[in-house]
Amino acid sequence: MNQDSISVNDKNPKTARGAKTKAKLLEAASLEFGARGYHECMIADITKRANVAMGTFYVYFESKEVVFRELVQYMGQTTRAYISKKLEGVSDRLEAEKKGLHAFIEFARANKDLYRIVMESQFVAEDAYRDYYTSFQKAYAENLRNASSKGEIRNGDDEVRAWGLIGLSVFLGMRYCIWDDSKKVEDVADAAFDLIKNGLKMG
Amino acid sequence: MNQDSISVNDKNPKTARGAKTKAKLLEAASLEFGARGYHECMIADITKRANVAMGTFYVYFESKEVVFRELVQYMGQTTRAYISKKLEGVSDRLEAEKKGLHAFIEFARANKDLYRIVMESQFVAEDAYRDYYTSFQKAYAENLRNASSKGEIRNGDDEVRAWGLIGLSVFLGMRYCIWDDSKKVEDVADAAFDLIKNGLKMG
Amino acid sequence: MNQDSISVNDKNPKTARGAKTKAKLLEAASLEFGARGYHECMIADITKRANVAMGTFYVYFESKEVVFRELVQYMGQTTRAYISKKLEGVSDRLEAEKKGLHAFIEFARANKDLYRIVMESQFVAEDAYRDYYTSFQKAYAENLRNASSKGEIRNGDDEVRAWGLIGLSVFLGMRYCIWDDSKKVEDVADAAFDLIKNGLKMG
Amino acid sequence: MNQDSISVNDKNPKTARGAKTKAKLLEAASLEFGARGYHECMIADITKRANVAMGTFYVYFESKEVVFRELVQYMGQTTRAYISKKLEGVSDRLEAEKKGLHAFIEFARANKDLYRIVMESQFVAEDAYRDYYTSFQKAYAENLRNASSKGEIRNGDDEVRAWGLIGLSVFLGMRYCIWDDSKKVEDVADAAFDLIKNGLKMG
DNA sequence: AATGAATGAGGATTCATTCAT
DNA sequence: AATGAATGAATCCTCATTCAT
Repeated sequence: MNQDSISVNDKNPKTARGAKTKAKLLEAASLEFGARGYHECMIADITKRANVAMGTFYVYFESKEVVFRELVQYMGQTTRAYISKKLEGVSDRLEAEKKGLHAFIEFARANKDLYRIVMESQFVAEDAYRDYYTSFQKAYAENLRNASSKGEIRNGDDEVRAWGLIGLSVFLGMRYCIWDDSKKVEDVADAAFDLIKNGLKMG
Repeated sequence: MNQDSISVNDKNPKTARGAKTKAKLLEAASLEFGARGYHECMIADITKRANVAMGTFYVYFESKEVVFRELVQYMGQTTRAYISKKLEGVSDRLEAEKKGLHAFIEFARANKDLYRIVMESQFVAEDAYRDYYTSFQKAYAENLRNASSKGEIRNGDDEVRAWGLIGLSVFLGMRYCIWDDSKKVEDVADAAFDLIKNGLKMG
Repeated sequence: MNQDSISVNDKNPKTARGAKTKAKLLEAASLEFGARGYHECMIADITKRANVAMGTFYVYFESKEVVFRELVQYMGQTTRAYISKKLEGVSDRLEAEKKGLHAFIEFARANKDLYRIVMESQFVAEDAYRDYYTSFQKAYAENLRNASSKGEIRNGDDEVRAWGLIGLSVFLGMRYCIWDDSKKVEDVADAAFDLIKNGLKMG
Repeated sequence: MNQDSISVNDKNPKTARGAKTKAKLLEAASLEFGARGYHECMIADITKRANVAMGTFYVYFESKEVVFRELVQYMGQTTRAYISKKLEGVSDRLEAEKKGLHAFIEFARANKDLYRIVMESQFVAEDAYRDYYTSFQKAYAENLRNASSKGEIRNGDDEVRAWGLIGLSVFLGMRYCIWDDSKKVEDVADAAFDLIKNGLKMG
């Protein structure tokens, strides 16, 4: 096994045309998986939507599960990027937690189909799911640690508190994406967060 | 697990022998679905575990999805019964919320396989999933309304706050059942709840 | 193999209660087969309609096909009896053919479900079907032979002409029973028969 | 047998290879259905005879019933085409009716398997069966109307008389295809037709 | 005589994936 | 790079019939 076989993904497009095709397929896959779920969606649905032949799918992806995982990872990257951007210049760490939560919800809302995929990954590719949320928990925890050490919030187990915030995110994301009673999602987020925030405040 | 508590259909057993067989099937189904998930589990796995012929499954259930739904409903009923019992004689409503959350987690832990089914129902039988959580939210909300009206906690939108508590339940249940880092679950629950509780306390 | 095993059908009821049950099952079978067809109808449908348990069916019938055949034979017997009665006292042989055709249609109409079974027997129990129509052809042919020999109708191959009349019967029966445009059936019968009658009349 | 003449669906082959495969399947299906009947024939029988894998069947047909229907329609189209050709240049309308009937029988005889399918469609896909015979009745009726208006035959209800001729066709087709006493079929046809013809002639 | 539970060999259909062009 | 035909194991569900009571 030479280096090429490790570092080079031979399913990656080598031409601009190929890149375009792969992009079309990813887009189509996110829409189909997002709309109908992993098991309800067939490769043929994806290729039909992407306007390519069935075989083309396997030119760019090794399997159905692999695209699915790619989409989960993609969602993680883009969500983190979106939140980071929203938090630029925010110095108050408590404010940052709240803004971060909101940004998370906003992004999930704007990418409903992809967020549904994230949630379903729990039952299709559990490790991808773990990785996804762990990355957010790490960020929350780091922020909380900073706030603690600066005396901005009460001390506590920051790992644990961060998971609590993730719990809210998961639930709110689910609530919005699946149940679709969109008007109340932010209300729930704010109400819940404010409770937590009050608890976090120095006594 | 008895099948009396499950909604009637014309497939109900008419003899003790039949009741026993249905119970065996239900038990087997919960173990198989819980261990490997809805799509990974075949009817043949269930009947094999229950030591009956394949056709026997269809004597008692109309389809794979129907058993699955029955299990979700069953989980809802038994969980509520368990929590109710735990809360007997608890007069402090705030304490009740915490105890309720703990009881929920305990029950999910003791019925890991069934709780995983509840979560997967989000992707297999979404309405059953909604019904499940809605029943808990109603109970939480009622308790909060009582506490509010008695001046025990700060006023607020009790519907919304109840969904917040459900969010925690969902997340904690998931965390325990799927990720299996059992030792920390109650810690997370307590930490998160204490934060919320502080926020709920009268100023 | 003694005589008993030949002459005695051990599935025949031995008590009045049993006779009643078998009759209920036959009635139910004719309704179910007639309404939905042989393959679309399940033994369970029959027993449900007859208000007996599934196993009871096999107390009186050896198999699904056997009831079906019994019904075809029964239809043959009762139809012939009905026609015979209608033709009592009719001396004009040409008139008899017409009256016979009408009686056949009347009976098929009054026993739609059973007549549908007769037709379907072509694809389920072909020999029963052949027997059914052959019995009528024989009667028609005999009548025509008599009429020919008496000089009442033109000479011709009476076997063949009889089959022609059967052809009409089959078709008209089908037309009425399956297509259900009842008002015109007798019109078609009369028109067709009149054509034939003119052809049969002495030049 | 080509598949162009069959109603379009999204399963149509796009290459010559595919067209060939679909043709092989159609041929195999007609042989299997024709020889053993709809319910007795398995998809596996068809694909085995066509020398393709089971799944290939579903590349070209949506279901077992759908091929069956396609075959019934195909039979209608080709039979009409055959009769039309036989009637080219026949000006005598009464002669045309007789020739048409003969052509119908000839074609049914030459395509025994397909004609059996037509008849069984009465119990498998009744609407296809109706459509089949209605198309012939229309043609017969039109011809009779022309003959009537030209004073070539006695006046009468041409719709009804046409159904009478269909009755003969149905019966004769059945008689030939199912009972297989091939020698007599045309005799019966001629005898019956002559009777009718005398009835149709101007008084 | 009657019951209804249990059986298990079918049989239709699915669909991710491979292959040949 | 792209195509679409071909594959066939996988799986759900059916239902006539047998069995034990």
